[in-house]
Amino acid sequence: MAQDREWRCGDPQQQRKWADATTDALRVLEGKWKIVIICQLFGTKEALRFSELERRCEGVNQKMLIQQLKELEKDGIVTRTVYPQVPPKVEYALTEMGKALGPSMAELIDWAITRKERMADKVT
Amino acid sequence: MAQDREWRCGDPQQQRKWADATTDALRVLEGKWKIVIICQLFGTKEALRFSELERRCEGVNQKMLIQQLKELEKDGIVTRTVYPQVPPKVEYALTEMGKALGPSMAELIDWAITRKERMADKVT
DNA sequence: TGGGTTACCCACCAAAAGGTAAGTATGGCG
DNA sequence: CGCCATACTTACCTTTTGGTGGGTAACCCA
Repeated sequence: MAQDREWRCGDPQQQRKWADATTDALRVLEGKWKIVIICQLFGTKEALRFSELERRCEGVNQKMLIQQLKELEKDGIVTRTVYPQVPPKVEYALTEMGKALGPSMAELIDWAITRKERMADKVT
Repeated sequence: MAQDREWRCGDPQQQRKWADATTDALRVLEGKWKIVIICQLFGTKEALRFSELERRCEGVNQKMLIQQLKELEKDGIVTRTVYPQVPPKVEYALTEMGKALGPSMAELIDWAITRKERMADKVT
């Protein structure tokens, strides 16, 4: 279980390994639009078309959206399905690995929200 | 509970809120050295001196380390304690909020490791 | 023939992040 | 006096990331 991980262990190798793994995980999520994209895909059972994603990610431009989707695809988070028709139709959906991000994101969200509240308290 | 979060809900407002919270959380962790620093601090019960951190974060340079520590301090993740002596001594430690990152990081690490394994399988 | 649709690509630019190498301040010590 | 150690700061440069504005291919329809 993730909860049982012994953070306080003094083994520098273990620490380094964790740091590496986490850095690695974050690298996959970094990029201005990736979290937005992933949350949009989490929010719909269905796959989303490129144009649909473009509409839902307010403020994104095509180049960026394509770039981020490509990276997510390369990193095994989303799948890209091309329907050979005119005009073109391409759908994006979360892979199993993408869906497995759920618990991590949930924890992160909890932490972020708690943090926001505490920070607000201190300012007041 | 974080686990119970309903990812599949179709509410676009909720999705946007989650995306924002997660983006926010990631913003705090982004930066080439932050995870390394945090993992090092998790790995020791004690606070760490600047020079000690510098030694433990292989490849970091002073400027970057200071920069990242400053941001972590501003974001409420670490504390900075100055001992007024010569030569100077400054110690860094995790705040409560920093320690609260534990579960998120544990989940992320689990995901990252699982992912690495699966990716390796596919390549082989 | 020429416009419409969709999912891209490309050349180019601006801003942000990361990195190097040189300082600086302080006081103890020989 | 001059060197040491520690924790920084500063000027400057390179790399990465983000963004704009134009293509382009494909086929349908009028």
